[in-house]
Amino acid sequence: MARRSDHGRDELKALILDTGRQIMAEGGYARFSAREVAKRIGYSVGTVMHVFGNVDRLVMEINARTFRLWTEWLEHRLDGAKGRERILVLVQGYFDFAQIHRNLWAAIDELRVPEGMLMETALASERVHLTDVITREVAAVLPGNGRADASALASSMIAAVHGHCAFQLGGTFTLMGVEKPAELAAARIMETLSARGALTVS
Amino acid sequence: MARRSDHGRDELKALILDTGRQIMAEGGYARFSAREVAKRIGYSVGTVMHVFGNVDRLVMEINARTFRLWTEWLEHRLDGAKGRERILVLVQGYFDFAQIHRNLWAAIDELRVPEGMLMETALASERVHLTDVITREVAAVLPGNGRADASALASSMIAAVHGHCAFQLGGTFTLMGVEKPAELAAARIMETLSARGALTVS
DNA sequence: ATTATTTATTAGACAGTGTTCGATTGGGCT
DNA sequence: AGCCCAATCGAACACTGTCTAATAAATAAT
Repeated sequence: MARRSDHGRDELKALILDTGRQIMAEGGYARFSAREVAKRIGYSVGTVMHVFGNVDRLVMEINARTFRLWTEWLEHRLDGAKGRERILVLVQGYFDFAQIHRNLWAAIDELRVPEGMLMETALASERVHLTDVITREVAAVLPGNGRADASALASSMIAAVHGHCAFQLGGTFTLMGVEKPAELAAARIMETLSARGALTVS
Repeated sequence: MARRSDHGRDELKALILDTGRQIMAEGGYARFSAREVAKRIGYSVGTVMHVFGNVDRLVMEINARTFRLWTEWLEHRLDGAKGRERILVLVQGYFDFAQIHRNLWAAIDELRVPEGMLMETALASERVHLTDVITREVAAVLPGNGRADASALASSMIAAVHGHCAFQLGGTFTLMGVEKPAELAAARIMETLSARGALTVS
């Protein structure tokens, strides 16, 4: 039985989050459970529920962390890249991150927020932040007259790349006999940019 | 207690499938369970397990049916459409079907087949059949010299549209402030085809 | 210093889930 | 009529998330 003085409230919350993240990374959504988290940290399930309200909110916070890590990871990869290369880094980065952090990435996909429950803005903002980074890069390569809808365009491109990645990691592409998903995704993105006169060799 | 003479084996299998499909359509993956199926048809859980082996295989068969319905639905929609219109019908059809059969569509996405378990070819073939229809349409609009990789290209385009649809129904696009997902998806597809010299006004 | 109050934590219950298995029970065959 | 195989059941098992009453502990008040 854990004593109340073992961890402060914030400390305990961080401990649950760290442990939950680890369990998710190890075994994915299928093997994740609030009870497993409780067991590992030496507290009871009730305490975990008391801190996070319900298990979905815990997963949401784990996912928010994944988005933050993802964003930082992409920014780091962008270092030194220029022009067309930056776009390719983003596309390949999407795939690489998903492959490296397979289970954490899948957890984002697999969490279905129930009807009535709305996602806290603090958690949603991490996802939006990642989107903003990509929008910034898309806007940067677009010719001046095409930057107005850079946001919608970036969202659309993210969706396209996401589709490729989901099909790859979910086995759908294997079923279809597709060999190099990242290259296909990159080709689609380049077509979209070319259509707007971006990155064309002048 | 159901008598053995109530339904033949194939008849019983069909009954379970129909009922399962209905439960899935009504309440989605979240409210679906083998026990609920058993309750509704008046058999015990054991019988359902006996017929399908495990619950994942039951869901797989439900999904296979959804793919068949989806394919027929698309083929019917294609009737009378010509050229460029046929491609737009396919893109819009993807979205419309997902929206009309929200829960059935989501069930395809939400089923995660466990590592060791491979999908029976009979079930996978329904998905492949849908892919084939789209490949056929893509190949038809491509200029002769570009039809070699029509299959990979079609798969890539399906992935792109799927990404848009998943973001739409999963709420991600709402978070991003995206308004008209189907139009964005259609625009991406048209860019890809235009890049290959397809459907351009000559 | 002792009491009272608030709050964290727990254990246990509840209603679910998928899966397994021994015990029945029914229908077809000899 | 008896036999045998397969279908069906019901109960058990190990899980799940969620809730609640009781308990323990830290803090506040006297």
